[in-house]
Amino acid sequence: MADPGRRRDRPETSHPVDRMIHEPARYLIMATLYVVDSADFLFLERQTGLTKGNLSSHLSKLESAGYLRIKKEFVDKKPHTMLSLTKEGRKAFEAYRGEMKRMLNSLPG
Amino acid sequence: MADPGRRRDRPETSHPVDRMIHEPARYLIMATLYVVDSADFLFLERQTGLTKGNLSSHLSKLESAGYLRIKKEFVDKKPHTMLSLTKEGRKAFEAYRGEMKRMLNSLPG
DNA sequence: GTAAACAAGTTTGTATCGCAAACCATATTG
DNA sequence: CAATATGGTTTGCGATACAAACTTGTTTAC
Repeated sequence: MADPGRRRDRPETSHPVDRMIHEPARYLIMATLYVVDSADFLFLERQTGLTKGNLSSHLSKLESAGYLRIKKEFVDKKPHTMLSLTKEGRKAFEAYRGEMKRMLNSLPG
Repeated sequence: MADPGRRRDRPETSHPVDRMIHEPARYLIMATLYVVDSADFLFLERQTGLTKGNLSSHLSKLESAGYLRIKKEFVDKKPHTMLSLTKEGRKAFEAYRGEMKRMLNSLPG
């Protein structure tokens, strides 16, 4: 319960790194889409090595973040899912890479 | 319930990135200790901007991973905690930075 | 024609994580 | 002695990442 007399730690100073992209599986997805511009689910599955389940849920997250577009259609009576980065997604990806490079280079070695 | 007839996804191919270091708070801690060689708790608190609570738990994790040594002593009748990377921790940190740089540079831009 | 297998994903279960808040032990100060 | 400070550790909990299970429809075997 609240004890007004006690000192608190200050809240954590928010870290600049974009966690959405920092997650390696999602970085892989975004990096792939960044270069190919658009790809389907199965291509991404092979390229990233992710399982269908995890790929699916990461894609949904990237979509909620506004970083990617999911387009579902039927091809040969089978579901077919096409993915591509949004403009915002491309920008975020570039920003992430820039920050990471700065960070990694801000140390001798 | 096991259903032997059903196809399973293959297990996720393990990702090369060291999650222990990938976590930004821990990267910060390790980067600091990498350059100063040894520091106390309060110095790290100021340098990293982490709260005592989170700093404490990240330090414990780094210790369990074998990446850092925690030396507790009393100075002026007060607890004093000295931290430093182990040889293994330094190597892991260097390896992480190398892999990250490769990854970030393996894309045009 | 119907049972079994396949295809392309989605949903669920769960252990772990990262963070903030609460707590603790000792020391000092009013 | 009660309150406050110091230097941390522990607890509570919502969010996460992954694997396993499920779903919806299609094709193949018999």
